[in-house]
Amino acid sequence: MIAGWEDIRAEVLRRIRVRDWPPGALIPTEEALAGEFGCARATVNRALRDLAEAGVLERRRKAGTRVAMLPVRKATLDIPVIRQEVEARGQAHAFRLLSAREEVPPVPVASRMGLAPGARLWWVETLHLADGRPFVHETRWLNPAVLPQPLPDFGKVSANEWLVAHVSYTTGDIAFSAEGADGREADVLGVAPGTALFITERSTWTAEAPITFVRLAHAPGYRVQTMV
Amino acid sequence: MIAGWEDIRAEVLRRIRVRDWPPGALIPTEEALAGEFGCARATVNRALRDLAEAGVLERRRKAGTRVAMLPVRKATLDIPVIRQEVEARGQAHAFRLLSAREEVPPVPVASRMGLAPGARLWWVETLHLADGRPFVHETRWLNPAVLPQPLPDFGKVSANEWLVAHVSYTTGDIAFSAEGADGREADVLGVAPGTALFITERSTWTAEAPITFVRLAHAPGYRVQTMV
DNA sequence: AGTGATATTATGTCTGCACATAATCCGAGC
DNA sequence: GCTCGGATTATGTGCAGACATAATATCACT
Repeated sequence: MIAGWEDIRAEVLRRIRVRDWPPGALIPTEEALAGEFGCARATVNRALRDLAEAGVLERRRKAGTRVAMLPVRKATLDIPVIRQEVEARGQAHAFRLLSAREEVPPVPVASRMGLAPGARLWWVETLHLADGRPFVHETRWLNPAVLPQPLPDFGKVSANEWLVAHVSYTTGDIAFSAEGADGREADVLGVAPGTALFITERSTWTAEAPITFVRLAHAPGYRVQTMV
Repeated sequence: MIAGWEDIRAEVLRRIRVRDWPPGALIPTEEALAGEFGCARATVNRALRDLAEAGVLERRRKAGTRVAMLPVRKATLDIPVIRQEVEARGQAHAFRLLSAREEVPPVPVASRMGLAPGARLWWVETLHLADGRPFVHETRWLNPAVLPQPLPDFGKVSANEWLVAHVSYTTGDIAFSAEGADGREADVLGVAPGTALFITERSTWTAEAPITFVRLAHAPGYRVQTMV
């Protein structure tokens, strides 16, 4: 019996799929499974922990392990740098800096970044191109107080890439939504105003201070896709 | 030094953040770190493996472990059942079955499901309501060949929930996009045609056969959000 | 019946060791 | 200089045993 932890995970998953162990059911203990599969408990633990992380199992000390009742499936998506995203489609990436200036952000942006109204930020507007055609319109607020100085020329270096290269790993959140193109977006992306656009909004933080808030308005046809 | 694997992970992450170990740098071997932290190699392995899964580190046998150059950040999002999603907002969930019949799917759907053109499927159209207001328009193709019979009355049980409860854990893929509302969607959701809608498309498979393909057209204002 | 201390139990984590595996390094041979 | 193949090495995985932790179960006592 060649039982690596992945084999055990597969077997457990199989039993769940064929409803040997239906949703909500308590499955045998790690010790019992280790006995059955003829391996160490640690190996079973590895397999079950992995399934629990994927949302298939729910584990609690002493209570045991049960099959998740409502499988809140977890999809993981990669958030690549825009250049990589374009190149992964086999297209050539380029970008144009449309504007960059110091400015006081509108109140909703300031509040979303957790800043007092009136704080001065950098505003950078970029259009990314795939094979010369508009791909995504990037509007970004940067907090100069927490960035390494001096800021580079964002006409030469994409703000997107400069940040991941020069600002250390951070936390943040991402939101996806759909909005009709406003006048500026329609103009820049070359679509009719009101056209449905896929919007990504991301804010990034160090431990304490906000670093950047970016809004990406993707050209029509853009999809975010992932396997589950 | 009370060093559990989470402490080690935190310390490694700290060193990356303060650029002790800048992007691309090779970090010490597991053995060296184990010596430094005064713990077993397995414990260091656990910590580093976790960071690698998160996309912060890249590990290769013999080559060693290095800090990811371009941090392809991985966001994980939960895909709950629609009822849970509505209730999580503190709203009351209800749904209305708009139509359910046997039908031959259009070619794009059949091909996306990997079925020969002409296969007969079930077509179910549902409107989900949050506090009585349109929330999402669900159009779903079901493959009766692989479903437990008899199919229930989808006017009483939401197809969404019946599937997660009665069809075992499966694989599939999800795609998000933005589209203008077509006539039917505009009508059902009570918006103007062409309004930007957030679209979720999901296909689900057993090991071999397609189970269902569903398209969710969300009412304006819908967002998918996640922390990174 | 209710309540609180205690025993029990399943998972969580760690150790120390071993061998497997993959990738690089490096030298022999051409 | 080049290629091929073996030595080296860092990570991947496994095992047996141990203790920690959290949650449940039980039982004595009020």
